[in-house]
Amino acid sequence: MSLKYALLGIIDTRGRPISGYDIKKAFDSTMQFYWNATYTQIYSTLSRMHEEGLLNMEVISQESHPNKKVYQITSAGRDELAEWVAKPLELQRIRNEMLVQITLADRVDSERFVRMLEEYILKVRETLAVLQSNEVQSIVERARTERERFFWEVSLNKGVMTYERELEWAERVLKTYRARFGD
Amino acid sequence: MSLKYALLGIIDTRGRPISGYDIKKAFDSTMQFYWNATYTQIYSTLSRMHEEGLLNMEVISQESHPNKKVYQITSAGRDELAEWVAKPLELQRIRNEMLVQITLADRVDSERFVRMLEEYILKVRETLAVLQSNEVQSIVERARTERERFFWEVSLNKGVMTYERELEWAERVLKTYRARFGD
DNA sequence: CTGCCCATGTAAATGGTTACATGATTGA
DNA sequence: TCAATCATGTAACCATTTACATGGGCAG
Repeated sequence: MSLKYALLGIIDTRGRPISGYDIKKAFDSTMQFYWNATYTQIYSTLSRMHEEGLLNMEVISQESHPNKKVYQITSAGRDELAEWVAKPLELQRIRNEMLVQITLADRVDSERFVRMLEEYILKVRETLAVLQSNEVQSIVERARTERERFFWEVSLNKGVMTYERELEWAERVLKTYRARFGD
Repeated sequence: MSLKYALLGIIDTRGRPISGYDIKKAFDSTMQFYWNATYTQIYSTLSRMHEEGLLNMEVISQESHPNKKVYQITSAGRDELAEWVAKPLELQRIRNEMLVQITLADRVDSERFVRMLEEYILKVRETLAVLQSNEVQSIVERARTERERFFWEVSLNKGVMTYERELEWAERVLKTYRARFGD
């Protein structure tokens, strides 16, 4: 479960106490292109990590809003994070539903297949637009050292790259399909 | 759950009755680069699909080996498969543990980080070698129509491409890291 | 006055992994 | 004689998604 470590990483990087709600937002704006999580998952993982002693928790009473719980990393948490980060990098096991569909696509008629691909291409383009926006790119500016900045840049760019390749690939498949099986 | 449809696809493509054990092998040799499943998952999914009426099942008694259950697709199964295959292609949600590690890699010392990347590069190379082997590439030869062959080729090549890009990327990161943060 | 933001959670279901069990056959 | 192959499964666990619940504040 690397959600645990992603959360530890965000909390540690922040430094100041942070609520689950704000962690989710930080999560979505930094790691959304290679990891994602729902509130349900984040809240329950945070309580478990608190029980395990990886996080300190404090309840902040608020009047015009619900109370909130803010978390900070403990030294045990920092140790566990450091240990995890230094583990060997494993190949991601792949799980691509779309490729299963394409493998079996002989069961779909031509017109429909072409439309499926076209719509897919639009979706990839939309995602790419978000990724290439200044807002996302400016995350990297908040790095505190040149080295940290390097790591952030590399991860973000990998996300962008992945979608760029996806787009090229889908466009090429569409073109080839049309050339070979008419339109 | 697209394991269900991957299995239906394999059983339907085969035509003849096939056991869970053999499905696993077919699975590993055709879709392993974009989907995977354990025996546990395959056996339990097959019984459920049988209950749902998507598969016919027959027990084959054998002497010198354990009995086996062989499955064939029903027309209800074929209908459900055709319906699923024609669904819109969705963007894969990404889940890349390695990128989480790299984002937080400022907590790792240089020597260790370089070694992690080097080992990662070796793993990617090994996987690529398997993918580019003749054995894998020859799967495509078993397609029965030109169009089916096109779909199989496209999916397989996407797998190969993904790992080729991964390799290039990792090598580039390593080179850049060395240039900027010494060795 | 509608809908989104703040903030946290429970419950249930689904999906997926890991460990364990069985036991004959076959090839190196 | 050792390991691999054949063949299927149960049990327990971990991870993830979806649906539901609460209720004030604030902007258009």
